[in-house]
Amino acid sequence: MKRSDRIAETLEGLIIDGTFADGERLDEVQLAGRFEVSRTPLREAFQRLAISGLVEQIPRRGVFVRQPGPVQLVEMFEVMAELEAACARLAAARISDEALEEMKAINARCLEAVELRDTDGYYYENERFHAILYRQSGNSFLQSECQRLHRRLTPFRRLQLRSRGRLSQSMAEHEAIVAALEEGDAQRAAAETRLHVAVQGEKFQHLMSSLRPAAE
Amino acid sequence: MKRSDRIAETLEGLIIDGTFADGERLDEVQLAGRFEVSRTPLREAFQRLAISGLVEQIPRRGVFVRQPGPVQLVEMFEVMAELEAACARLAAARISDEALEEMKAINARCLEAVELRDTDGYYYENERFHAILYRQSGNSFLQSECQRLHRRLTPFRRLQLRSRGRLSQSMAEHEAIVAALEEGDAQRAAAETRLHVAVQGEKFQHLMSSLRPAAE
DNA sequence: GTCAACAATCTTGTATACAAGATGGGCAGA
DNA sequence: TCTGCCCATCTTGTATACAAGATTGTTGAC
Repeated sequence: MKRSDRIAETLEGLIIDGTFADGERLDEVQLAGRFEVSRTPLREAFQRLAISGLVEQIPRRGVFVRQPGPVQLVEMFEVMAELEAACARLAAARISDEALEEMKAINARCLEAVELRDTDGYYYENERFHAILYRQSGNSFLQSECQRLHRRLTPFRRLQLRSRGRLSQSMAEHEAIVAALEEGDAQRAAAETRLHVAVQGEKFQHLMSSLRPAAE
Repeated sequence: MKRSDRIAETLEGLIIDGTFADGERLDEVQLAGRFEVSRTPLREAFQRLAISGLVEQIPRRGVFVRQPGPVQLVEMFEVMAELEAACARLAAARISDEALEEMKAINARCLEAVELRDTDGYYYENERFHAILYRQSGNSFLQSECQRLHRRLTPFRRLQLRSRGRLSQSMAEHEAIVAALEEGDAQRAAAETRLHVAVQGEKFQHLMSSLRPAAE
């Protein structure tokens, strides 16, 4: 149970970054050749991908890449918003001073990135911000569920950051979250966080509809 | 991809209902014989169980049943509470009159069950109540995530219902949820739902600690 | 007597062989 | 020429054979 793990991760990356197009069929024997293994470990990897929802296995037909459609993406962002809001709610009571300081430090670096128009730098700090939020929920199950969905939404979140004025807006939202956490105001921390993530979904949705107008 | 599906479901049931004890090793060849298949479909089933977290695969050692420990259970109930609260929040704006009526009807039947001390009957109606709540979130992704976790917590929820006076208390909580939904009060619907599920976790936790005092 | 090392055996992980279902093309009939 | 049926081929699903690592029991030495 080692080789199939690596293969699953690799394939997951290739699907997430769009190397495999939506609807494309993944050929067992071809990929087996590419990875220099037999079909067995590949099939194991396929199963994992199918459970994560990255591919669909149609019996006796094969596995096909399934990128989430616009509707499903909106739904996933909605759930992400609620999960992160839950993290914030719990973190408001549980967060350590140390983590709070770290979040502030991250926000400071984010501000620099905004001024430098450094989208990649901002992205990196943003990732850390959210990772800390998950962790400070004090609920490791919630943390891992958040990480799972977060990872799944990676490419779409990244896109959304490119939206005009989004960087500074995102920053402001981060600061509001930290402020609420510092005051221990669970209600507000949750609300601010929910808004922060929901906005991402909306921005993304807007971007999508402007990119492909009236697609199907 | 059919036989392994059925096997995975069967094994999942056997693990959830406690036929396989925590820590028990699942023998590939033995189970293959029992199901009258080769090791291949069994291994596929094992993988699925491993991803759902019901078993742990230790490389070159085998698969072992992993029942969640008390800490993890509390965490899972906490997440369940937040997910269901999210359903309620969304449902408050999206629920149909029809579904609302159905929830009221279920509560009426629940009341009967409470009076008859019919725990099983109550359990069944309770399941439907929550299923409708998930559905009425209007978010199919959220719905499936809720169903997944709900299913995982099944045996522990069931246990908790046996707690003294829990039935009528649960009923009252259901009514509060429906009332908030009817008014379209998202905030309150979420809060009531969160409480309702969180109480389940607490009741369960209490039950556990009374059953095995100072276990390890 | 106890501990350590080695070997035999068992179990998992991987490859390959085999079976069965699905698809597509070709052929025949209308 | 078009349509429908059948056969060939391809791909998946399953079984089995093979390889490699882990465990355990036995034997020998201290």
